[in-house]
This record gives sequence, structure tokens and C-alpha cells, in this order.
Amino acid sequence: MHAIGTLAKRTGTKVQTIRYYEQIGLLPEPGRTEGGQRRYDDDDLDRLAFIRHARQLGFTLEAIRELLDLSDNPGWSCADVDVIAHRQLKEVEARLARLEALRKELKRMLRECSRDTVSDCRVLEVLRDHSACLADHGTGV
Amino acid sequence: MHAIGTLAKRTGTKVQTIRYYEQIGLLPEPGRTEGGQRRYDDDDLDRLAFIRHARQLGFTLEAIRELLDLSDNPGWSCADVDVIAHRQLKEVEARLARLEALRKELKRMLRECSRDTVSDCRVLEVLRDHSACLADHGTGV
DNA sequence: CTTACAAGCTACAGTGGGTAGAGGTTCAAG
DNA sequence: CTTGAACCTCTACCCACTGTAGCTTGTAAG
Repeated sequence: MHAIGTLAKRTGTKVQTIRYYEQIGLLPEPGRTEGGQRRYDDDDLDRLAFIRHARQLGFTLEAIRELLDLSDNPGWSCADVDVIAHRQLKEVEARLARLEALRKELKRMLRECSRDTVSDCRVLEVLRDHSACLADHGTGV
Repeated sequence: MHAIGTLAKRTGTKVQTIRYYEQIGLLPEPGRTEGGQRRYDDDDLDRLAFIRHARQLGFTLEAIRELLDLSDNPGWSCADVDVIAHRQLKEVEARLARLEALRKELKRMLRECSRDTVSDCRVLEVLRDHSACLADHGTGV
């Protein structure tokens, strides 16, 4: 039986975050001491570790909820899990592509700036000049 | 004199977002018609375009506020602007690195999964098995 | 057994960067 | 003059937490 702080330490989670996961139904309500403090068993620890690991991989809490549902049901299908993981990979790759474009644009801006070593900086000009960029509205970085 | 909807269309911003920028002090309070509707001039349009462009480059609203302050002051220094832009580039590059690591981990997971074509999927195992990953707590993706 | 204090508790507010909706008013074209 | 699209304010919501205030409980040392 572990106190909430032990769980927190073992999984690298904040105490409040654990209570938050309970609140939104990702973690089951644990048992309590007479005084009302939460006490967890190893299953809870595993479940939390799973959640944290999936979060580190960028899964949303909703996706994690799906994964947990699938793994809770004895008749879960591998294909469903695969779909979720692939969806996640696609999202990560899309974000990567956007960030890469961003990096190029920033570098270009800074390169232009450093060209005129003495006088007025061009960064603000570039930011101001919409036409100079490949503006696609809606960032989603 | 432009209505808020015109500004919105021209800069690819939602009407609500423009009002939000005003609320947090990024855009000045514009003049109003007798009936109370906002009316903007070309300076406002430029300022909003600047904000949107900077947002597309991933600058936070706080960073944008700094940039606008610098460009409002006649005695702003190029070096200050440069510092902000470089800071932004560093942040983007850090996020890129993290996302790249993430993509690798996801790919590895999916590769392991597809190895056993028939039986139970390994994705959930991998998510469960903390030791298999290069866990650094605190994602910041 | 008492005391000290770390760790726990609940409840609520705030973060960033907006977005959505209700319910009402104004503007401009026909 | 009428219509209806666009405007107005105000409030609440999104995600995934994080922080704070004010209180209670658990535990180890003396």
C-alpha cells in the first residue's frame, strides 16, 4: 500500500496530477485510510506508469483513455490499438514538418538580419512584411 | 476605416481573437461608431498582421508584446530584437529534437508490434514497460 | 505519550491562446 | 422601411495541468 507521494515519486508525477487523473476517471478511486488519505496498490502504480509513459509519447488523455479501455477489456483487438498508435505517429510527423518549416523561416529571418551588421535590424521588417513569408493561416504548431 | 470582420478576413484571424488581443492589451482600443462598433485604421491592420505573422512563427504572445514594445519605442535596439528571435529559434529547435525522439520511439513501438503478425499486439506491452524507454520525466513536447 | 512537522486533504483559481454560444443591437443594401 | 448579416457583451469552455489557502493526518523522535 503506497501513499500518493510514493506513487508520485515512483512515476515522476506531481501529486496534484494524480488526483486530477482520478477526478477525470483515468485512475480508479483508491482505498482510504481511516483518516481519509489515499492508499494505492501495485496495480494502480502500473496503471499510472502506463499513463505517464503514453503521455511522454505525446498521446492525449483521450487517446490514453481509449488504450486503457482496450486493455481493460479482455477481448480487445490489436488492430484497434495499432490504429491509435499510428494516428499518434501521424500527428507527431505533422507537427515535425510544421516545426521544421518554422525553423527555416526563423533562420532565414536571422540570416537577413545579420547581413547589415551596423544599422537597423531587419527582423521587425520581416515580421511586418507578410508578403515575404509563405503564410498559411492556422498554425497548429 | 475597417470593421472588425474586414480585419479578420484580411489577416486570417477570428473576430473573437481580435477582441481577445484587445482585451489583453496587444491591440489598442479602437475608435467606435455611434452604435458602438469597432472601427480600425491601417495602422491597426499592420499591427494585427505583425502579431499574426509572429504567431505563425511560434512566438508567444508575451514575446510578441516585447517585440511590439521595442518597435513602438523609437530608440529600440536591434540587439534586443535579435535576442528574442534567437531565443525563439532555440525553443523551436528544442521542440524539434524532442519530437524527433518521440517519432523514433513510436516507430520502434509500431515496428515491434508488426513483427508478430498474428497474435497479441505489443504496443500495450511497450507502453506498460517503462524500462524499455529512455524515460526522461517532463515531456514538454 | 507527546510533540513536531512532513505529507496529506478539499476546493477553487489560474495558465496559454484562444473558441463557442446566448441573447441582444446596429449597419447597410435593396 | 425592412431585412438579415454582422456586430456587441458576457460567460463558459477547451487541454493538461499547476498553485494556493487553510485545514487534517500520519509518523518518527524524544
